Amino acid sequence: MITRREVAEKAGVSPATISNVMNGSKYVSPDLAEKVERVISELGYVPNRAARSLASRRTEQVGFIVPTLANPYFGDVAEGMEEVARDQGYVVTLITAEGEADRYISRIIERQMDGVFMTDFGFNFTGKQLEHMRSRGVRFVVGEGSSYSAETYRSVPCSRISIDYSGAVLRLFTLLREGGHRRIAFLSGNKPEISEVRKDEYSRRVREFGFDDDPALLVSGEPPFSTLAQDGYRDARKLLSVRPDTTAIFALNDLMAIGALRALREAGLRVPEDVSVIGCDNLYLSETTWPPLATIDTPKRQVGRIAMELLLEAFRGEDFRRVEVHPEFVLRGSLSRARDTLLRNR
Amino acid sequence: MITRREVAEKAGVSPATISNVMNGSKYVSPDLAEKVERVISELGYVPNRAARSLASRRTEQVGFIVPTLANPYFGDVAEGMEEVARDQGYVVTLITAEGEADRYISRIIERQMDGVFMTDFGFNFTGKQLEHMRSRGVRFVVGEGSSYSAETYRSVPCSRISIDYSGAVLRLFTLLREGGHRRIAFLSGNKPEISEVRKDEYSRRVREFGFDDDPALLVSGEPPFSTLAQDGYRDARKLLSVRPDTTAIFALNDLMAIGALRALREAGLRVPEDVSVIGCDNLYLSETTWPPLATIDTPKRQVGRIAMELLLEAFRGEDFRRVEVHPEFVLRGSLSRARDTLLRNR
DNA sequence: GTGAAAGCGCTAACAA
DNA sequence: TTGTTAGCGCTTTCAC
Repeated sequence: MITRREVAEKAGVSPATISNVMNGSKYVSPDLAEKVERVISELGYVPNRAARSLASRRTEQVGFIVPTLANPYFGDVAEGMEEVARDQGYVVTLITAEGEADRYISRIIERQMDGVFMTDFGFNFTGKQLEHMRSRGVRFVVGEGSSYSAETYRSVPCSRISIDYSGAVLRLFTLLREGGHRRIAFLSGNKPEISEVRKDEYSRRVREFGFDDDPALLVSGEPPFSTLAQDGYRDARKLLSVRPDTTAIFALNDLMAIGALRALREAGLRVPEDVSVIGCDNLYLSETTWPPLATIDTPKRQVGRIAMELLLEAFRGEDFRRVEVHPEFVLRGSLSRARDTLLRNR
Repeated sequence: MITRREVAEKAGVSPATISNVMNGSKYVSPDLAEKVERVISELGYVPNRAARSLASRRTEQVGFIVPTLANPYFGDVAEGMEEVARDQGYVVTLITAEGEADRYISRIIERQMDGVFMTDFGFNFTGKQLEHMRSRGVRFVVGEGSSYSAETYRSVPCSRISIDYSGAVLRLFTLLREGGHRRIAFLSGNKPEISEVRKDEYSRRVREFGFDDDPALLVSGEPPFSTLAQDGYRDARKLLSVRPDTTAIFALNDLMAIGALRALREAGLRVPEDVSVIGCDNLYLSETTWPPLATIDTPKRQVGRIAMELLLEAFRGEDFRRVEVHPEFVLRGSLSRARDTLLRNR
């Protein structure tokens, strides 16, 4: 293994100069710098990160805590993070939130991750756990949107990125009303007691628009509360068994909506003639279903990029802040007038 | 930050004993061990990985090189790796193969990753680059399947995991023949010159079964050669413009097949009555399309698990080896007799 | 069975 | 402007 010292010897300078050239931490005269650069590439010298981390107390490694990568949503977010991270020499390490929280918290601390981004899905740390990480120098960015993330925010200072669905949901409900819909169901996928922005927006607009507010229309998930296609399938069936007169189904996300499409098809119902279906996230898959899925265009890569930028800011010692993004509603063929054959294609 | 030394002082032993207890590297008397354990948990001591890595020359970090996470395929594989990795204290770091290969190779070396798993999609390193990594102690496992991976294997010793599609494709072709199909297209998504197992299996069986071997039926992708739904959509349209008489489309993967479904629908063709469609990978999404997609059940999580296990073996100094998995064909509604209205549901 | 001590390769404060 | 040096916290011989 080639070390800084060998480079220094060959270039006839001191090891410190090599560091200074590589990190730009101090001024080095152009000719020396050039000579050093040359020797570095001749020898193919690559600094050892473990040594650097040990000395500098920074690992330039961040964690991304996700419930699952089976939802391409998180893949897109991860890619957004990676995009920003790699330009700054950071790497993104995946942490799948499975098993004991203490287990992966230990890994975060052990690895001295500089920070973590946690979206607001399906995991909750105790204030003590968060404080444990924070005291070890881990910075947080949280995807704000559920009571989990609200809890997190109360426990420890962090930057937040939140997605404001109100405009998109308002647009959706306006279209639903114009289309003559009055009974709109929501598939939440989660525990009933969890407050979550998309569900809350739904409930709020149902009341505001005077739609049917039968609690049976707000369908919760089942343990272990994942929010994938099979969950949407299961919950749509559940819904149809209690309220077969539902005219529109709004799902927590596109995958659940895709599952609902299947359940409706199997029940012999046509979409959108009999029931309209609306998803959320605008996965590229939502364009390829039949009918194409009306949805909300969550800017996934952008969320990842912003999260990484907020982390970088925190590392530079800047103040925590809160960023809000405003996704738009995307009208496609799965949404039309209630009990009507008008089909708006895409 | 709590260090080993503080634990040692409080427990009244030497720092070395702490290490011995934690790593089980040497025998420590039960009572001492117990005392040490107690102090460790009292203090919430977590060892510093950077220091450990520096001293031991192992980071217990592996990289997973992927073209994109937009295909849930890779998410599933990554989860499989993670599942095995976390039990052994390893972490999996994502490396998206975008931009200059030298850039992410540097990151792999810099971070002293113990090993990397590279699937065989869409990236190719030079022998020199591979040797560079190998000489720095990076171990490889490659997903064997394309000329890229064959090249890799020639250049450097590594373990290989390969997916043998021959049985599944034979089954598919047998069904196609029984169904009266004679003109089967393949959407490869890749450069025409790349040899890739699934494409090769297709070509081989086309000849073997005496089907139409018009080269126009073997549709290549377009730069930058991704293999997502939009690529399947584009290439299916391309196909329909030159060979509208195709009776079955076999796509490189499920996402491309889903894109093809859309192109067919837009062209006014019914699936499977007019054209049958077959994917590959058995993403859970393939069950939720309409009609449900016939596909090949690639064991994604298992591939990830095996890859991680092969890496762990290599770290223990065991010999490299080659593992083969044999996915099965999954018959669903998108495949039926040629020009026939018989629809096998699922 | 337990401990002392010499690194691992780098950063950063200080000296020259 | 460049070099010297003292750690960073751990692993790992090698003595005791």
